[in-house]
Amino acid sequence: MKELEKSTELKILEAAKLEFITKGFDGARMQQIATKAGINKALLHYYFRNKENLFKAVFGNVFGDFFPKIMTTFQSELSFFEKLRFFIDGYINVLNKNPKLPVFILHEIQHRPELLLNSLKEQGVNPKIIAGMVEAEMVKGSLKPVPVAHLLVNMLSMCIFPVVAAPIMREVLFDGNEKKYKNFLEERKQYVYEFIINTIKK
Amino acid sequence: MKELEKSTELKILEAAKLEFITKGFDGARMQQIATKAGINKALLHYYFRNKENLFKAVFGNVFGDFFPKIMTTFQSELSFFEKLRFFIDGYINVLNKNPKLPVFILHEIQHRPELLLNSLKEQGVNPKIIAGMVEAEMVKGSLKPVPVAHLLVNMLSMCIFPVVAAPIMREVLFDGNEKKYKNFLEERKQYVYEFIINTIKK
DNA sequence: ATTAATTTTGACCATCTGGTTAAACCATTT
DNA sequence: AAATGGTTTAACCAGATGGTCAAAATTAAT
Repeated sequence: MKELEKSTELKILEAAKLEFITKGFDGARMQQIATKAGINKALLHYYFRNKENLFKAVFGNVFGDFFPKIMTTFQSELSFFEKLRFFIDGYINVLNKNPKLPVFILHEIQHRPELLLNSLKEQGVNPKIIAGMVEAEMVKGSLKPVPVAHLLVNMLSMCIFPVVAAPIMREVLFDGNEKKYKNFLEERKQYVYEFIINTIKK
Repeated sequence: MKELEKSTELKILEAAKLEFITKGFDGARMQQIATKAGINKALLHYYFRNKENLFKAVFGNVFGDFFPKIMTTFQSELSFFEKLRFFIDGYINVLNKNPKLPVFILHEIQHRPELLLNSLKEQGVNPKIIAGMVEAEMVKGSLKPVPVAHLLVNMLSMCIFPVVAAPIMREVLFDGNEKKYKNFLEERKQYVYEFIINTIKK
């Protein structure tokens, strides 16, 4: 019975995730979520009191994917440059598998800033660990000293933006050819890495 | 009379722009637009048949601001590096003045791809001019040869993303301190420039 | 000044949407 | 087998929302 319970709740969450991410909070329809989940609409309200609650549940679930868990990679025993490579590679992969997620997050945060603070607390997002590590390398002398905040932002920008703006790029740069775009994303794993390296390699 | 006519239409468009950009298509309310414009709701439908029409008018108006007109700067007589500086500086300024615009554009495009193709036709967006120019400099030998598409995307990424993700950065990087964030954006004009230069300077 | 055309309004409508309720269903316990 | 407690459903509701319409107001033409 608890199996079934969980299964229903999960079905709802999955359906809701799909609906919310593709349509946004305002565009999402409770009926549609119910239908996708294969249940009655009233059952949604039985599990999650209202739309707001359901949304928050979904948002909380997916927020973590935006700021990468891959950060744990950074605590491994690899060399700094290997870590960098792993990070870029993995992050572009994750984003590419959930291409609509970033815009969803950014859009909802822009309209309801309160979502952010809660989600940040729940996730243990702390760029300071990484920042500290990079700075350490610089002090050690193995990297050129550059402003770390900008370095990190540049790295994230170059990974995230091409996914966020995918529809535009596909069209403007590659005449709507999906394969060319995907190929471009693959190439990026290498070039973003080189780009960063260029800036910090002594 | 034509003065007044235009004035009403403009009042509507301004109000609609504000409403659509802050709330998105689905979140925007016709009544709210009418109120903001200081007119009757029925008058909206008199000027623009329906919500869809009004939206398209607004979207068409603002789309151009996302891909910079500043590109014209690139056709000036400045040196390549000066052009680069001008572009980055100007673009970050524009985005900073309309911080909600990029997410609005990206969100709507993601949900209604057909918007994109129309808007692209209306605007004369052609990165190929710039790409060609950069390539020319490389052939000439004044720049290191790097993949131009990636270079341009990197440049745009580093300018746009920090604005798009402003709420998150302000919080995560600067503990919600607006001044620090603004200052960061100012610094970027310099650092993004240096980052790019690092990659292409021989 | 009268007519004609355009612009603006208040009242109204059909539909959609989130949410509720009371009853039915079902598994477990007694 | 009867009672219990959680789960699911069909039917329904109130409010919001995009959109319409006929009449009023304003401007332009004769």
